[in-house]
Amino acid sequence: MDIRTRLLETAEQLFDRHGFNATGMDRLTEGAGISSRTLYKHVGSKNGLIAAVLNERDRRFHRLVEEDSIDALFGALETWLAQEAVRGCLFLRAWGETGGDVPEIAEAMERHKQRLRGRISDIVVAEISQHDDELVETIQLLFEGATHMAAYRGVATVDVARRAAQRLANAARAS
Amino acid sequence: MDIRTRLLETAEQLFDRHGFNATGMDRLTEGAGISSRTLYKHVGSKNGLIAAVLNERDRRFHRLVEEDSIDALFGALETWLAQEAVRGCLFLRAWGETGGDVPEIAEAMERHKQRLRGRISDIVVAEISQHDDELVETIQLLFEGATHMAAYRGVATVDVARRAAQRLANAARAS
DNA sequence: TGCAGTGTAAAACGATCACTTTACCTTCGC
DNA sequence: GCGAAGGTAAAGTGATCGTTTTACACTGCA
Repeated sequence: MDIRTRLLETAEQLFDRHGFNATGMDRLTEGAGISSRTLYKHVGSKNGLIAAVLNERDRRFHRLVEEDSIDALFGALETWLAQEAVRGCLFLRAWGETGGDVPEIAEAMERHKQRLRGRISDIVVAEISQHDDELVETIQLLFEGATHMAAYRGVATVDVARRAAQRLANAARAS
Repeated sequence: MDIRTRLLETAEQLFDRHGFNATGMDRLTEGAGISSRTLYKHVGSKNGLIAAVLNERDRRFHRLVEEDSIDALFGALETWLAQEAVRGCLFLRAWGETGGDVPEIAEAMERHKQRLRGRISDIVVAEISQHDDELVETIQLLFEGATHMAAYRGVATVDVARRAAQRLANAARAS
């Protein structure tokens, strides 16, 4: 496997499990099986590594939600949560730990949330054949809520969010 | 003002603004205007301080939601977000930064979420005159979602969450 | 009068942080 | 067969971390 890929995958797991600040460079290099010199050649700095992890995660997430349906959206979240022991949104966590003061991290977070909203907007049009900003925002609320509630209540909460989204979409379709 | 109160208020602001790990003891003692010896006399350790901050915040939050109505719940969240520049749920943030490995912090988080759920459960009974676990969970999803979306989209998102909760409660009442 | 309690300032603790440096080894295209 | 590219291990950089210690000042109660 490619060194960079291995590094990003290891880092993502460690960051999620222990937090960003609490994960030292030693643990990262040891986990990825590379020297610290190589790590710095590839990502420049720890913040660079965090940003790279987030951007790769964003790409992976959107590859997971390709179909334009509410079911696909929450199905993706379920898969997402099952294969990674997420403790809330990793983008918001990185942003919070750095106080919003690291541009590359703040931008990665912002970009991810924008893309998420775009996706949901497409889904709403596909589901009810018209634009409805309130419905988009509500589904995003449910999605964001499920992401964080799953951290302390388990994946089952995603189903509740999905059903609520579908009920609201049905109501919007009827009107 | 009481030393302990001043310490907890300062710490809460600094933790929220910069994150827990990134806020050193120097900044805390300087911010509260006390010596490090006094700080350790009062809270024992940094983790003790974090736990104390969370528990005090929990008490303050529940004092804010005394009325049993959906409107009061989201109204409280709005007040909450307006007077503190929150970057997501401070309980989940503390829990995430410490990897869930610090018992006193994990317990503070768990207790807060349990109490929140209890409150919402009471609200549902007051609003639709019967128990409805699915509705409770959905309202919690909207609440949790609003807490985190407000971090990057502003307080306005709370209104959307409130309206969705009310619509779902109305539907549950009718059935 | 004296002493316990509570506070201060400031230095020191060892550990750990992100990051750099030095010196050496392998691999591969020309 | 040579040089550049890209890797390793390991020591060292200065700064900062959470925490403890030393030495001293003020207050209020017995």
